[in-house]
Amino acid sequence: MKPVNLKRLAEELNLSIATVSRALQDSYEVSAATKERVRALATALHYEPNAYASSLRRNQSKTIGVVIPKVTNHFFALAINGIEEAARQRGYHVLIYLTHDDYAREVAIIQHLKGGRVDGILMSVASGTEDTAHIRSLRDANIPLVFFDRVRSEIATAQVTTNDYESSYQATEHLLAAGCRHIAHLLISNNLSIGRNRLQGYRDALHAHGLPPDPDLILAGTMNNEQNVGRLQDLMQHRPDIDGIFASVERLAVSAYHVCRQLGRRIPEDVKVVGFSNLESVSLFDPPLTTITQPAHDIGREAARILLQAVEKKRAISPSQSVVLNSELVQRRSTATA
Amino acid sequence: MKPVNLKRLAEELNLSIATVSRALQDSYEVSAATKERVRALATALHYEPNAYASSLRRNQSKTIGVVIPKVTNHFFALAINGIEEAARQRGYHVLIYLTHDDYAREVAIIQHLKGGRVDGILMSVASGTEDTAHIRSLRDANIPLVFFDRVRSEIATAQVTTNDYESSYQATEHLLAAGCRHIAHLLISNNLSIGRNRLQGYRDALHAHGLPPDPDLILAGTMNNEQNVGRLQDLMQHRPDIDGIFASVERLAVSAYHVCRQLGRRIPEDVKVVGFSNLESVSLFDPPLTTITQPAHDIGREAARILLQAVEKKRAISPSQSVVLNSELVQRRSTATA
DNA sequence: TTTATTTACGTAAACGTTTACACTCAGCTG
DNA sequence: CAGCTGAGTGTAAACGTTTACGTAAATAAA
Repeated sequence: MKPVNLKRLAEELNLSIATVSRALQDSYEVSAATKERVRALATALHYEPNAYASSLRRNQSKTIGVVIPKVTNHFFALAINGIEEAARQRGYHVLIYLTHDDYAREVAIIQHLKGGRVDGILMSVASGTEDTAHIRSLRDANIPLVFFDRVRSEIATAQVTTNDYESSYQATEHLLAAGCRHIAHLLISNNLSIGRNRLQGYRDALHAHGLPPDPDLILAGTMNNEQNVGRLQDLMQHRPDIDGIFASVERLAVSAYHVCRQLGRRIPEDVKVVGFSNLESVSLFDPPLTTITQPAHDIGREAARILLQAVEKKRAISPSQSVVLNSELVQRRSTATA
Repeated sequence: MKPVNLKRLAEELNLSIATVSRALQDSYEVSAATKERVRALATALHYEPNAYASSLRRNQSKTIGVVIPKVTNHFFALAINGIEEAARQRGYHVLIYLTHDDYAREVAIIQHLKGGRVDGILMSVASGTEDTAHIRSLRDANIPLVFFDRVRSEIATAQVTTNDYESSYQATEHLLAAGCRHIAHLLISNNLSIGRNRLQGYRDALHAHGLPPDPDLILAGTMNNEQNVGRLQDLMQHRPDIDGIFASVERLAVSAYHVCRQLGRRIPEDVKVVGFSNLESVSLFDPPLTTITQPAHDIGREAARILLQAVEKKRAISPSQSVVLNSELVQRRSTATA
């Protein structure tokens, strides 16, 4: 079967390729009658333009790349939803790349994307990333970038984040108000700004209420989940005075539940727990988990919106376009007072 | 700044574009010395080949498309993980498209993909899809396709599924053994083969144990979750004799929990619940949910493996390459006997 | 009428690769 | 020494679009 491309259409209609191309783009240079003829045949033959030829010629791919640590984190799944929604509305495609929080993978992915495969990149940085030269190099390649959630502020571009500091402050105060005095903080990673912001909110809230900081109560998570559980177990056993846990990321909140169960610590009677999470089913937990819930869908949509605007207007992205959205503290039984 | 492409490299090295291209592909026609010179400059200038030019010329994009209903379903998130893993290993890229279970969107996406943007497609059919002409048309466009999980057997291609019938039969028997006699079945959709298979496993298990089928106990879910909850509420109120619920999809299991709570029906004392689910945190539910857990990651990896093999060997995919993986029934307290 | 403008279309170059084919020059063979 | 071989490189066409430019005919302005 002969391929159906512009040449084929042109031959069958006795027109030039140029006219057919213009007709399909609804160019004013083509008469209405010709446009009609072309469109009729195009749909009849199920013509679909070759995306690669078009991309090559126009030097734009109508595709954005999304680089995230993992897709099994519900936050990122929701964010992708928002991204895909915004992208589809403008006729853009979405390429997904997973770093698995691994620095080397992130570098390889970014390098690859510099081949012009995408018009822009949305990125949430891997927790294993320390050096950011690979990200900076995107600027030379002229590929616009917008960070979301896990950002690196030393890169001058827009970022879409949540009010991590404030919500951590608020969550910590919530634990304090519930009577907690020895609150452990489970940190996602030292490399990530969201981790640092959340830690700072926790610290400042303690300080504001006259509680001294206790470095032993701060546990930095790793990529290895079993290791996290083990360390948390050690901590809880050595420090029976712990009466509150603030997990700065969903996975660690779940680990906290498991550890409390194993050690026979009752939630919320013995220990109150609050954690960042986007899982809808936390309300079914035993007991329902008090969460800080980020507007994940909106974050994705907003980040995509900023990126696509820049891509289409061919305008550079400045840090001033950054957006901060508010998370919500949802109180459930895991922090209830007797 | 001048673009760094083959032409640029060729000029700086006083070679022809052809030689540079061949050198970078490690062609035997190029002397070792030249290869070395070319490679050195390429890395020095951070040369990255233009993916679109290459795709256009070779007529292959090193990209596969993944078309799924949603990414917020944990099953699909895990499957994407498996797909991305298999794809990356072979140097392929992954485009994600979400149908949101909407037929029209699915048609538009498939039509778009026929433009040659992808070398192959992995697909889980939308529950809203009845007619499959758009899927069949992929064959004419010569784009290989592999189904996973939500398949349409009338399309002659490979499919990766789980033993839905057997695990449903087993889950139903598990409820029967726990003493249930009036088991409701929450169905995902009448359009999907997985729904039908799961329903059939439920029916046959009942029949094998001498229980008559009761159509009133079969509730077909819709895309509207609130509606599902409402209907389930009605059902549970009209039929206080219901002592078991078998949810054929995660979302409906969660809804069942909510409804039982609202109506004050205790799990597992009054009603026992089992559901398909890939959520790891079901063990934290109140009570922990007995699940049929699908090997989602393996499903994705296997489907991608079959597809990529066909793409690389330029070989058609036959239904005989289909794979059936086994799900696992994980017993937890939601089906415990007193 | 001549000249300018507009309308509708065609010609051909370009995007960056890949690759069939041609070519040159050593080093051989007979 | 003519003819051949093969290693290494170059020339140019091709992939399917888009688009700057050219052009012919029709219309409007002079």
